Amino acid sequence: MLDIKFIRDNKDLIAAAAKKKLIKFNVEELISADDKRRLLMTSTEKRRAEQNATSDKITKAANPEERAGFITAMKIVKADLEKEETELKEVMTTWQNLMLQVPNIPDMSVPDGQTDADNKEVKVWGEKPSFAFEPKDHVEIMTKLGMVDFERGSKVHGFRGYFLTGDGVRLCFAIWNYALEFFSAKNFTPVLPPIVVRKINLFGSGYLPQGEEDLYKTQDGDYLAGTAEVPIMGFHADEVLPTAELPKRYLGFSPCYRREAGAHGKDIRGLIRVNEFYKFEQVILCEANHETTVKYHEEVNRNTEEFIESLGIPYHTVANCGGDLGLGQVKKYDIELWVPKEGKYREISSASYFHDFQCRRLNIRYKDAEGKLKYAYSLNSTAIPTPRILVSLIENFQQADGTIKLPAPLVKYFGQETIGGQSSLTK
RNA sequence: GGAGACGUGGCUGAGUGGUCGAAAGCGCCUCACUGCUAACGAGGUAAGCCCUAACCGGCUUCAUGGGUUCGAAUCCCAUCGUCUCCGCCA
Repeated sequence: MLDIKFIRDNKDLIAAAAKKKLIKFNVEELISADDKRRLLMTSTEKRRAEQNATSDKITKAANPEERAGFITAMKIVKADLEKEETELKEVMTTWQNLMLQVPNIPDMSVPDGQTDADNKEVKVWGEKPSFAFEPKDHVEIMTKLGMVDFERGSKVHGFRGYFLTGDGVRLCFAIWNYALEFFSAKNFTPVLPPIVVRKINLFGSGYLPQGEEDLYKTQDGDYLAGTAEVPIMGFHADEVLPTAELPKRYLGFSPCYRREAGAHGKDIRGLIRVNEFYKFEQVILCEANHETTVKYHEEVNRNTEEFIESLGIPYHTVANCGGDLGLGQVKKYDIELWVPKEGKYREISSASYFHDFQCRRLNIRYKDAEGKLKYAYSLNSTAIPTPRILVSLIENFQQADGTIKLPAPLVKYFGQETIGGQSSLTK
């Protein structure tokens, strides 16, 4: 959600934003609805003022006759008022609907483009492994090592179902423990949030009304969030935060549920695209300042890069193009890890900032130095998702004998250097 | 699942038809006091929208939406939310 005044003053920017983001939105329609809204508001307010004034006279009337006269006069005003208020209500409904569709303005540095194919590479790190043998994909390696069971996953869950088993589970726990320690050292407060959430939280964080079909829903009308960002953003909804407490830095960990409704037939093999997974997520609320939010945005993205670098997995970072940005996002970086068998990079992380787009919807405010209430700025980034990270991790570190050599930081948490072979814990 | 209570400003909390945007307290701000700080004292302090260069002014908001009324925080209905007790269950 944006400020209507800002929209009126910058309608060209909004139109350009919609165009850049490939979002269908007609600013003029909103402006004309707003013109109507203003006109009706002014006139109903005038009538109300009259009503209030007369009401006051009724209270202070000198005698019953005078009083009765005022009441009769008011009955007439009331009829007009009711008619106008009905009209105003209709206009307001249209107006609010349009307001929810206004795209946030992408940053100047966001590249033009239609799809993720147009994203701009901004960083490349690491050396892609060259194998002296024919590398296998993660499905084959993990299945052979008893780390995953897709067949029974489909039997139990259905399409995109999987079981992690044995060392697959131990490896996840090792990553989680390492991630918790790694990101905690960067001054985040860890949070285990509820992931079954009220609808309002999805509106607040910008996943609704547009993303309905990708969300699981309960019979009570609640939703399963696709990311811990949703409950964590809801955490401070309707609050006025003490300025001294900003920035708020949270590291969420939660299961994530995504229907992948628009992705039929896409990534049907393996752990790349699944309906439920686990994710550490960085969320920051900060003061309403562009430089500040950009600083944190670079930081959270860099945190994840550092984490990946510590594991030694080759990656690149892309600046997402306009067409690949969500309604509320100002700018987004994706980090993509090298997947040897596919011979391409696959997304592992997404870092975006929103200015006050989310906090306006969620009503998260703070008092600035002048004592004025302001909407906070929000930003978030994946810290690390499992099991998707396993795809690159395992494929990059596979050995000729079918075992997996773990990167150094994970050894401590996993308890051994290699998965598979003689010493394997897998049973 | 059954029964009940409740929803008021940044917070606590009073208010059962007009004098209520709302007592009181806390918090916060300013001033005074003090060697300094604290305490005490005096004053101030809701948000959003419209109008305005600004001041002034106007409107809305007591969970939300409807209704009754000339007039609603207050009465009625619905919805949402919170809490308590009983039952069931991890």
